[in-house]
Amino acid sequence: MIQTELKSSPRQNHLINALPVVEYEHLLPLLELVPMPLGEVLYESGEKLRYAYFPTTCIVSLLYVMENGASAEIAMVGNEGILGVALLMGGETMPNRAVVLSAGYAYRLREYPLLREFERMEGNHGGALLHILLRYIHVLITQMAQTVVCNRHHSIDQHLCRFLLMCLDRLPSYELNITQELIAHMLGVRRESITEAARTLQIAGLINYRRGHITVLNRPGLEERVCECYHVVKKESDRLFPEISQVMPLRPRILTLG
Amino acid sequence: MIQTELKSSPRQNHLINALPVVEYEHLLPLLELVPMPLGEVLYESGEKLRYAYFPTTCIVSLLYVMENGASAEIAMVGNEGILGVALLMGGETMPNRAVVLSAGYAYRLREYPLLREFERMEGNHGGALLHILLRYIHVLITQMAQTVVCNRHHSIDQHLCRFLLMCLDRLPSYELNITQELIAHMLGVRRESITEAARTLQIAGLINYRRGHITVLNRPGLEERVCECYHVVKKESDRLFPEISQVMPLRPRILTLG
DNA sequence: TTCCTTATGTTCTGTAGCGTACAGACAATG
DNA sequence: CATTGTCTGTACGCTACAGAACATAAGGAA
Repeated sequence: MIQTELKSSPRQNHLINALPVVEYEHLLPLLELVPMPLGEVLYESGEKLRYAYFPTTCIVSLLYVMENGASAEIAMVGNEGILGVALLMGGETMPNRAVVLSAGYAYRLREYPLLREFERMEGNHGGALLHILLRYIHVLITQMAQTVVCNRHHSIDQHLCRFLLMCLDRLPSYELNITQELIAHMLGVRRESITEAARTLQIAGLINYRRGHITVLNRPGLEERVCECYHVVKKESDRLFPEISQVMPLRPRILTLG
Repeated sequence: MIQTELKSSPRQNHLINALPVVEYEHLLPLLELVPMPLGEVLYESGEKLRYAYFPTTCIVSLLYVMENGASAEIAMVGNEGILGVALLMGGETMPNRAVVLSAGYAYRLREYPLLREFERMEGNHGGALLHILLRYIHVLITQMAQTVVCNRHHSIDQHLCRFLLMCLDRLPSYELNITQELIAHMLGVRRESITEAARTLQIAGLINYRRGHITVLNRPGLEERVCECYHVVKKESDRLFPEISQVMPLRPRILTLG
């Protein structure tokens, strides 16, 4: 069954896939496959991290929730990254929430084995994982930086385009299972604004949607309409992980995932 | 002369100050004191980093400048941090600009010796610098995350309060030498909006200003008015660098710098 | 099928902040 | 002093988006 194949390899995560064989094999027995249902909260703000997660087919949002309940997405992490960089940095907790935005799977790693891996590396046994994670942190910082800019200067329409493209980059199909309500929550805007923006995109023939389901019909069209923020992050990501940028040609147009 | 004293020790930078004596003494001969005049551009977007900077008495802004010239501040770095974390992460360049926001001094370190320091550490000679920098990256990420939130949800008034408080945290006095125009550029808003916000604060008796010069009269007042974003970052910073949070009682009320 | 929940659509009003234009005020400089 | 450039103040129409209240429709459950 294709689904089983899809969820069964840690190498679907680009960071893990970038590991040399020796380090990969050392890490493998420590990884545990876990399902990631929509809406699951991996870390609560201020909560001590117990696992790091390497998403394979899911997408996770880092979200700040304000005292009054309003929220904003800080960053989006899928199979290109890792959740729990605070473990590497020694922070233990972060003042934001990690919540599953698109259901799927991830491999998780207990805090303790992860830290032991770093110790091993500092002892000069390679250090590939450390360096890969540092490069990923660079990409993450870039993503956050552009989110700052985007939140300041760009319209909701552009923001939505960026959001959709970022989801596409992390999924194996052109279909997203997500409500406008949830998107609004992520972008920190009203649901009505998303409704309107989505309708604009649908009229332009770029997407098609119905009740919690969005199909992207014309990705190049989205890329034309999106603000520079998306491209800056994409470019930086491709620059730092060149081997990955060729991995996802994404030919199949329709292939629903779970 | 007090000025000379003030600018003369690398330990004025909190990260350097947190180093154990052995590592500090090893780093010392590699550090070069440089003046940081207002407006100086340390790194241009996409430009290869040649130095890392440890500010002592200056403040530097990480700024993204859009294609159309509009801009937004990504993060602010002063004596609590370091510029050039991309060197550690292996990114070499960043898609944003680093520009001096408040004149002063910094110690700089060539790219090459810095990387050699890291190699030394991975060879298990301590690693204090590496771990300190990782903790700082955590704080930096937190700062950026809150800037995302602030840009999305908070008013220009609150944003200005946050900006002023962040400057105060990095300076030895309650006086800032900065024009409204420059603040507007940093926050990514119109100059007129800053004029109005500043006037509001002045009427409330919190600040006093004249042509490129702002005096904070009532810091607690600003702290009451600022959004939670400021406090979240401050708290996280104090948590990760507890020794530092007691360093700056900042008793002297008026003590102009440069 | 019918019902009921959940998702989306519509509309109205209020307002923060933008763009633009220009006026006044301070400070350096010749 | 007078001039000039740099800051700061004021004003006004305009737009994007918030807040709120309610209408409709899709689709799963009974």
